[in-house]
Amino acid sequence: MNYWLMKSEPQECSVDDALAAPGATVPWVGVRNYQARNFMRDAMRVGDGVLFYHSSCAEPGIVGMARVASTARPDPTQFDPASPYFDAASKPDAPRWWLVDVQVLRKIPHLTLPQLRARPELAGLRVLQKGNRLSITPVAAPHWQAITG
DNA sequence: GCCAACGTTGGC
DNA sequence: GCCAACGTTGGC
Repeated sequence: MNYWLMKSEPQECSVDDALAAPGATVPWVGVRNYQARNFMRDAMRVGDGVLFYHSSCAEPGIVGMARVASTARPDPTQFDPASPYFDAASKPDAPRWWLVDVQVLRKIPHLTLPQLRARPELAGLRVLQKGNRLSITPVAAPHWQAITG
């Protein structure tokens, strides 16, 4: 069992939006970074733990616990010319971008970046490191334990 | 809106 | 394969 932190812009899909979806489950569309894609396509397993993170908003931070709810499949938005995530260079017989379903299990009290940074045991958390831009990052088991109790 | 950090592109 | 230019992310 592995653990992950996954960023979502609440403007696009907040933890409440995900909770309101059928089965509290949403397809993680729109990842257009190869490292993040590889995590979903190659490393994630159904049941892996997910920290649901709000980014690019007034108070970035961890807002919920979730789980990986499917194996990887091609992200359909890459083939949709009307989608902002459309990728003309990706062909259906060789999809470039993949996604997994993410199921929100519960919200947690909002853990803001200053709150996370105040905890020395979380110093190694990728999302706290300078210059971090990756929208999906692995979370070490001790960090997961420290955050989720 | 600024800007640091990082990823991608493309000429050579 | 190098690397400069450019685009994007995302906190502040």
